[in-house]
Amino acid sequence: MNPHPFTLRQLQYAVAVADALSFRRAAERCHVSQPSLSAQLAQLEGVLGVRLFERDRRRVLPTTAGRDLVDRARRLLVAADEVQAAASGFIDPLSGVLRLGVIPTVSPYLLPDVTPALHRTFKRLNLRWLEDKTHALVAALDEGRVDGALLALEADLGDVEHEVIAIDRFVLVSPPDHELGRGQGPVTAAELREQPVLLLDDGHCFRAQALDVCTKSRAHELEFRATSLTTLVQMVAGGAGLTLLPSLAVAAELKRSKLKVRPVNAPGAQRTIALVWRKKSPLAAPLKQVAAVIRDAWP
Amino acid sequence: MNPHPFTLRQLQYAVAVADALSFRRAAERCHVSQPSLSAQLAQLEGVLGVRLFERDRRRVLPTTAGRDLVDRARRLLVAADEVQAAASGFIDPLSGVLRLGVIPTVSPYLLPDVTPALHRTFKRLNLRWLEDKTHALVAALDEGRVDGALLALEADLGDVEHEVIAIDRFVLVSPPDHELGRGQGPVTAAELREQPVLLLDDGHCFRAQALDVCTKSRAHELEFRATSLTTLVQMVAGGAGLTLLPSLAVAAELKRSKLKVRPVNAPGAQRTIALVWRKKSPLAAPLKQVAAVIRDAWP
DNA sequence: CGGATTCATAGATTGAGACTATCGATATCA
DNA sequence: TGATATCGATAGTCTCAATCTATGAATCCG
Repeated sequence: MNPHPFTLRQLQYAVAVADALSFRRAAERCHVSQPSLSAQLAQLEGVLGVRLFERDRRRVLPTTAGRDLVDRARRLLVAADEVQAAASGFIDPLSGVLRLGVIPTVSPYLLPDVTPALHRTFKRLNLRWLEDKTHALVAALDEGRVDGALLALEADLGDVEHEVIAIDRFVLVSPPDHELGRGQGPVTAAELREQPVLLLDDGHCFRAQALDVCTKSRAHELEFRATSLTTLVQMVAGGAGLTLLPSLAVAAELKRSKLKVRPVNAPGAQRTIALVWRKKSPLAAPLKQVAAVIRDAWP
Repeated sequence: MNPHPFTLRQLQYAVAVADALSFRRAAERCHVSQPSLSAQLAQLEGVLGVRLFERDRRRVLPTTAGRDLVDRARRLLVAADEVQAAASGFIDPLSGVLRLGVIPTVSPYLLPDVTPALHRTFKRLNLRWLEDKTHALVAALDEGRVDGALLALEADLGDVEHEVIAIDRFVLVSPPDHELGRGQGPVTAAELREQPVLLLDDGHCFRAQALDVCTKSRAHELEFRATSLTTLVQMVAGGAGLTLLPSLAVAAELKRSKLKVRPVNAPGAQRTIALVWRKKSPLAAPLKQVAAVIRDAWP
């Protein structure tokens, strides 16, 4: 049982330098003077016996060893934060700050209802939402920048636990005079064949899912790619083609619109919205309670 | 980027107290005075806002929060050690201390050959062997007390990576005048039926495997349980019954003995000896090299 | 060239963590 | 019952490690 040769603080400094690629800026971010940070890093390199950063006068570059160490250090610091969080969890799991990620195709339609509901239920809970695409949220989750995230389970999420919120079926949006707009009941895969469909930009998990429906139904994706569901709907209203929407978005996007909406009955035409968190996160229990409230607030 | 509220050292102290269940003994093991350790622990409890240990005058007991924290702290400290090890790995993976576990039914038959071979190949490698039963070695591996272990893959090993060393088939040992001793070629499951067999003590993975062979072949386990393969063989020589041995042990155990040995041709009558290590261990690469040397030295 | 910016070095300051000595409470045993 | 040993907590002191400011040496840019 010997004392540890390095400190958590030294690891924080190393991570900060790797992020900032500059000793001075890293020192600022850590709220210490640049010489203090230099000294600690030198000491860390000393006890490890490896040079972690190549300091050219012009720039700072992590060595192979440095990259590896910073990677490990990140995970270590997340684990250390979790020790802290776990302890707080024993005091009161549902007070303090809870940082949650949410994808753009859910956020604007769900949060207006969910946020007040959560606030009513957990008075002392201070929620911070981060809106981004799935892959960015998964990274943020892994690095401990958020405690959980509202995502579609159909995307690639890595090693997480989850609690399902709702199944969100897809609908077809078409101009009222379009042949598919005039039909009754759910749209079938056969009806979609050869139809021109507008989709979201790359990186949205809803794009991937909608594209999958199109491929399986032999529908055609049009060239144009929208950055939001609102844009998609406006394009359809302008007669540019058809589009798919998650049911969640229908109420907000099609209020006072004359566009026709029909559920889609084709393979893969739905998504499973869930609250996910890191495996073994100490916040699992409170997050499940949060998930229950979100589920109740689902439109 | 705020500085961490606690230190690795404080976590070490907490783990030491949980292990020793005494402040004084924990302090000894950490090579500090008891008041220093008390102070650090009090501070840790302070920043976490939770009492970690109930100090009755008669004994020290971890609270629920304490148990949870110590658990996390253990994993954290293993990860911290691995940062250190990873750094060493960048200097010279095959120098310095390598701590390996090995099970008792392998150790005495393999190490006499393997140790010199490893020493010849990796001159600067300082090997430390820990002999224990599988479950103890798995725990030691998980807690970072050993870097790897020589085990039978048939046992329950948890989340590890491995490199196979050899398949070790089982043989039947019988007195020369026994009916099975007079047979030729491999012993079949049918021949074993109703035969009296001597096995090892509980906890040996070889006991579990040999028992499995007996069950499937309808052989009978005798009451007596030996603590070593040597004892088993002596019992057979004394006419107490038959026994199974791994091939590995045959040369050493049956030198100058008149007992009869026949390979066993029955389901499950073999074990896969492998070198295993923690998933993502930084020592994976050097351990593979070590495994290769052990494989070459296998009799 | 002159000024700005980079990381490293030097020397002073302070505070965290270590030590020894001791207290108060409890368990053990004569 | 009283003596003694043992436990963790407390008090007071000391020391060194981590910080700071000031400055140096090397590079980049106008």
